[in-house]
Amino acid sequence: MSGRGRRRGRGGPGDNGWGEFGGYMEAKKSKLAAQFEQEISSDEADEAASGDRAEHIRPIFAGVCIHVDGYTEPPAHELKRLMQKYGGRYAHYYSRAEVSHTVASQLATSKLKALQPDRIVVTPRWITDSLKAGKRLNEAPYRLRVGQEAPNPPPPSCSPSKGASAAMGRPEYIGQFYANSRLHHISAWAGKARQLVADMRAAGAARFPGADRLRAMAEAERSGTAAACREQPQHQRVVMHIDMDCFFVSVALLTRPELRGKPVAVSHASTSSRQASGDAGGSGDRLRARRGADPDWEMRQYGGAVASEKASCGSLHQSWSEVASCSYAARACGVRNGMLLGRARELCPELVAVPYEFEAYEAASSQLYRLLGEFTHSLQAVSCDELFVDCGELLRETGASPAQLASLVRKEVQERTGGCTASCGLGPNLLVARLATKQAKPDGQRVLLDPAGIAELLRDLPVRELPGVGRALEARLTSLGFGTCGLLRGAQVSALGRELGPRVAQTLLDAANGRDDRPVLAERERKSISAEINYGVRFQTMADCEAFLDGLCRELQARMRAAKVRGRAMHFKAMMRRPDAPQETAKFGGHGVCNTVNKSVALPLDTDDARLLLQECMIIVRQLRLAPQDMRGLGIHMTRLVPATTGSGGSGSSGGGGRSMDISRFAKKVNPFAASGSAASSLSGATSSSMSGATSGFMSGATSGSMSVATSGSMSGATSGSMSGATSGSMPGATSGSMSGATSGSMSGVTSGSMSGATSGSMSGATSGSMSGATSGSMSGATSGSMSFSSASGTSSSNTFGGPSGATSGASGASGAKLLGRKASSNCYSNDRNKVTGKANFFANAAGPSLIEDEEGDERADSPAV
DNA sequence: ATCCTCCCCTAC
DNA sequence: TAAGGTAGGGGAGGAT
Ligand SMILES: Nc1ccn([C@H]2C[C@H](O)[C@@H](COP(=O)(O)OP(=O)(O)OP(=O)(O)O)O2)c(=O)n1
Ligand SMILES: [Mg+2]
Ligand SMILES: [Mg+2]
Ligand SMILES: [Mg+2]
Repeated sequence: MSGRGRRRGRGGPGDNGWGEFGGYMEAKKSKLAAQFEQEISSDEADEAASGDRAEHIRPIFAGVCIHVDGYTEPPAHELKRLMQKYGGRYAHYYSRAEVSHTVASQLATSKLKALQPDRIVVTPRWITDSLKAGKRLNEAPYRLRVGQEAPNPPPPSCSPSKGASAAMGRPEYIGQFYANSRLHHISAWAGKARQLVADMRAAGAARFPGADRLRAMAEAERSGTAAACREQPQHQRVVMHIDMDCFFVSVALLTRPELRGKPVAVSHASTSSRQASGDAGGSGDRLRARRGADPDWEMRQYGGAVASEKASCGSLHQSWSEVASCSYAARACGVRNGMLLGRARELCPELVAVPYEFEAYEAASSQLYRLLGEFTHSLQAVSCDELFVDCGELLRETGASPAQLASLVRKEVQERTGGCTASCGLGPNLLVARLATKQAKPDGQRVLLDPAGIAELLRDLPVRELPGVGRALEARLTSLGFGTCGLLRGAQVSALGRELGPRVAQTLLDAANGRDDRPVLAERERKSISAEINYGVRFQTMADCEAFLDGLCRELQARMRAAKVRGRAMHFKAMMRRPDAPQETAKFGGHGVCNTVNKSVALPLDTDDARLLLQECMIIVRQLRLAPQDMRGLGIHMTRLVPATTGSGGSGSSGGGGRSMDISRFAKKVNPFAASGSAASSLSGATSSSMSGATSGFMSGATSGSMSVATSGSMSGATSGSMSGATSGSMPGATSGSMSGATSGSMSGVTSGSMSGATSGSMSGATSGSMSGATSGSMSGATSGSMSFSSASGTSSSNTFGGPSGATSGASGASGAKLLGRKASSNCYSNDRNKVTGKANFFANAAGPSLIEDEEGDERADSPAV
């Protein structure tokens, strides 16, 4: 019937829908899973036979695979039935790869301990309560832990409220946060979409069934309408853009048809909002301000513009939860994606809030991409709900018109997703296609290929509608008198370039004229990878902070390994409570009003090692004297990526011949890594006089030794030793030692030592020592020592919130901590861009910053300069 | 000129 | 209560 059965049949139950294209997933499936598929299929057959409509059964356990351990109530076979009925899987035998949840009433301590700490062990009530609640509940209150009897969690109606800070200390917080973060999910799904496109292209296709259907459609309609066969110009580019209509809401409506046409919003606050919206007086809905929080003040910091236009917006914000997506009926009231739910309710009192269904969005997204992959592989993933299709060739080959393609694709998207609509725009380039989609929404299509039509659309189009023009650029353009594309067309590139920079000016002018020559780019190399959490961060102690950073580093390590990349530069970011901001934030768990602190470190070697990253982070935290109690958010970014070709093992296996040469300034000078093209992570013998590319090198007793690119190198007793590019190097007892580019270097007892470019260097007992470029250096007992800091790393901080910065001045530059000996400035995380002075600058941004709500976008704003 | 680092801005 | 992530383009200003 509807696409639903088909959908499940394709992806396979429990499959999140993104399984690698081609044979990989198939091959990987265990017999148990295969058996499960059979069982599900027969279940489906049963349902179909009995006329049981599957629509009202929500797959709330999608992605879950349970293994039942020991006796339970309800018994295992009943749990198995429930899992299968609600989208989950059941494994007869425990397997780490297959099983996501172990279900047990009690478990021997020894057995619990044997399981990895990240394994989820829950009581059967997690399943039964989730079914009662109609959604998958958080496992936390149902978890079985060492030394704990079967817990007795509260009924699902009264949610187990743990304060954010209570949840924070626990190691599972990071996973829990990500599991509930919509922004994390949409980023991750965009990545999966890109990967799927790459996989499809790699696998190739014998034929394109979608193209066949399109051809059939074109022929059928051609025979009906005599000479309607219009040839596409032979070499004209046609780009189609597809975007799901209010994506999250559309998915929500699949199981809530009664809400169609109504103002609906997806948000986290939805569960409790039901009782709140039933409260006609609204007073019960009022969020009780927690002790010390100052919503009005905070709202003023965020929303200069909004606050001035709406006198009391802070206190009226009853819910600070964000609206991820809202229906078009809600948009008619002025509600927008990214808006706070409280404000949305002001604009639209009848607004119905519904909860997230992440698994379902992912499944729908996967269907969208797989469907388009049946037409062509010239796809550019934009996001989980949006992509470009290079379709000139497809149209020529099938003889179909652009409108026919759009109609067919939209119809099939709706079928495959079980009823979600998409809109399509077609144009001669990415820009016009995208603008056309916007025009067509919702549930429509627009073909915009003729120059006259394009010109007409652009004439009065506000510049803000252009992709790439957000709040800040709009403000600048408007103040220059270029509020619309039509006006912008009259601008001179040179003049505009002086205001906005040459590239922006040119792109803008092109856009205003409907020109855009970017190709549909199906694959591109990743340039950075990161993990960041700015929610729920509350530390009591440095140990809390370190544990959290440890978790983030591990997360990042996992992401790097999954993406098969390693990084050669690390960027640390901390959001610090602004000194004038109250401890308690208006938004529960939010970061509140903050200054951000950034520090980057050029690593001497590429790495994907969490331990190393953590070490760097902690050095930074201590060096900058960041108080854990004031931290509201932390992030780690890696750049200067290199492919992790040799894969495997130790941090710092040399990245093959392709390593780029620009390491740190120091390392470049002293150690031309690029010259050592050896990809081997081999370990040369102790007597070898030169060792390069070693993952872990050890050299002792060498008369003249040199070691480069070692991840962990140690050289002892060398008469003349040199080590460069070591991640962690130690060189004791060398007569004359030199070490450069070490992430963490130590050199002791050397007669004449020099160390440069070390992130963390220590040198003790040197007769004559010199250390330069060390991020954190210590030298003790040197007879003659010199230590200087330079700009191998930079630090800066800026304010989280601020109005659009006009001409942001800012001589950030080479802000290395500079000192002889030790830096001991107090740090107040201000916007001081000139750290060299070490001067405190408390309220660098005392002038009212602003953060205004965004139409389509988010409501974050960024820092102005002082 | 061109590169590099440190940001800001934008989009979903 | 609530889950404010993530990646890329590009400008400013300094180094080369
Ligand atoms: N600030 C935002 C913007 C978007 N999203 C999520 C929810 C959206 O449903 C999805 C897709 O974003 P779109 O910009 O495509 O917006 P919608 O699909 O919701 O609406 P439209 O019909 O305008 O495309 O991404 C979000 O969580 N927060
Ligand atoms: Mg959309
Ligand atoms: Mg979209
Ligand atoms: Mg825009």
